Amino acid sequence: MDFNESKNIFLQIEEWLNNRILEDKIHPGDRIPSVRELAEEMEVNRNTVMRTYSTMENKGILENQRGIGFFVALEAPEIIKNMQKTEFFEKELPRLLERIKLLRLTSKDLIELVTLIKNNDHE
Amino acid sequence: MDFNESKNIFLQIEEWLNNRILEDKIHPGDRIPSVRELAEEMEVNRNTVMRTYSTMENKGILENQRGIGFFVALEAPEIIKNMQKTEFFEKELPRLLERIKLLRLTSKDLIELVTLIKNNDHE
DNA sequence: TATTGTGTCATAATATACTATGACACTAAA
DNA sequence: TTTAGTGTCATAGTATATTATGACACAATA
Repeated sequence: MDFNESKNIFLQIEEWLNNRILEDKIHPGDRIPSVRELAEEMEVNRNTVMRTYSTMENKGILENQRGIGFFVALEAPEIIKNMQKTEFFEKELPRLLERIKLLRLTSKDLIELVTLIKNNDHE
Repeated sequence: MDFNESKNIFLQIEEWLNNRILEDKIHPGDRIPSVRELAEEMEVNRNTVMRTYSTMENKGILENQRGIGFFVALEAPEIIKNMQKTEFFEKELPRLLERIKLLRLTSKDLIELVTLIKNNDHE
């Protein structure tokens, strides 16, 4: 995994995990890689992964069974969606609108966006 | 100015300055606050502001006259726009589309948003 | 000329994320 | 019981952003 400079690694790992859950590549109830496993795989320290898992546990996304490992909580997808929806509407979208204004983006640029949203309606 | 944790301060200042230039609140040819001034105003160290100004000078957005101060380059708005358009279409927009897909955002969500905003209008 | 305000550079100190490592408690399975 | 795999905690070290200061060169102005 290549990390973004200028943003905390443990947060990037959390984002990566959240996405994998939303993408249904990891399912509620699944056991996720152990702290040591993921640390080695990502070439990162144990403590960094531990920090990610801990914060996600505090949010209710992960559950822990001592001596066994971390598991994806049943409510994880719902929690993540709610968190990200709030983040999206309160911060990202306003920022996006401002950006569009400043960059003078045309409607042609946004056709793809509108199309995608309407496609979601039919699912 | 309240800074985002988890992102370098000198980059946040650059973003703030770029926006002010695009918003036409600072104009090409204008002199911008001195390193010491802005540092005090933002409750930040001189060196941090200096780092922002230097990187922006390297990008051609600012020009410097030793002993006098920093000035907004004539081509600044164009440079910033090009930079941000590239950033927008290559990174932010794809990320946005992915987010919309993962969150399954529908027109219904947009209606809720509009409703919320309109309610805010009456407060 | 003297003063004040510029940027610039250098140095040391501080805060924090991240690393490196060891030790320990718990659990499952041989 | 023993072993190997879990999480957990503590400690020290490293890297880097940021702070805190001082000193200096340059420019404008009284």
